[in-house]
Amino acid sequence: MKLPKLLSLSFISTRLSVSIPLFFYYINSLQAMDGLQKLLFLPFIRAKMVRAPCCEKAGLNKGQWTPEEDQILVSYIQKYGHENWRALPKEAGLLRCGKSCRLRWINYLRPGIKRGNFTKEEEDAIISLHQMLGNRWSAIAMMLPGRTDNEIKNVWNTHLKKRLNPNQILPKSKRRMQREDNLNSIMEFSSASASPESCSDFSFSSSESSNVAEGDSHNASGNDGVEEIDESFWTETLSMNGCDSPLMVADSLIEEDMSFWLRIFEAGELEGFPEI
DNA sequence: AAAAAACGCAACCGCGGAATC
DNA sequence: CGATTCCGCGGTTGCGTTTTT
Repeated sequence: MKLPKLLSLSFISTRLSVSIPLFFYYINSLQAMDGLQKLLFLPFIRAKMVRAPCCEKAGLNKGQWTPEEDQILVSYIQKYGHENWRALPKEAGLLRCGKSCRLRWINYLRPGIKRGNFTKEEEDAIISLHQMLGNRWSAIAMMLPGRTDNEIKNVWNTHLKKRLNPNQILPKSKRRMQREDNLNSIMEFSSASASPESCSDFSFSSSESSNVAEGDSHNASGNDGVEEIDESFWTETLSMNGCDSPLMVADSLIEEDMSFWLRIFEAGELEGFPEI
């Protein structure tokens, strides 16, 4: 004979395990719990208290922004600013996650964004800066007023990289095929390795695996041997060298190319070169 | 003219660091 | 001091558009 679901042990225990700790939690009597109670209930309470995902997937819009959404976001930020991205969409009445709002504002809606094609000068500046900084797009974007890191990253990946080294770049679809092939090889290798020990050296993160699969010789930070340098060092040193605006930096860079940077390095070696 | 391939860009995702509790 | 939360960054993907076959 089948018991009604409400009377089943699993149903009751599930409900109790969640509702009892939550009861203690919600009436704010956690401190009144004795050691055994805490021991028993804290894991459940913690499980309920864990950080919610960035977008509670249900009910939030994804994909392209509509003009109406743009308008709401812009007028809200103009009125109240963006102190708290996470709270912003709720307060503004947008069905978006905070991250999505931030990205839309930073990359598209904020004042001063330069639209349209990159000039030859801008492209040259990106190439030179990339030689120095590697894939630190936000640092590069600081040197190019009106351009966003995302835009620069896109230009680099779609145009400039090819221009510099056309032979190494495969068409996107072929890259994907190659990546899938390589990932399949990895999966086959992993499943063939029976013991956990033998697999332990073969745990790829998604980005690592795609780098490997694409035959990308860049290291993890994408800097190709360029050492990490604190951003504040650049800001200070550039202003020391009489470049008080990012545009001047870019201009100097184009005019004087590497010799400009060599001078900065030399100056940086003398004092205040940051610890790595 | 139609299908396939390539391109370009906006947006998403996951991670790491800083701030706060 | 550890746990939690938030933000920003870089890598990656999805998809509309353009070009090629």
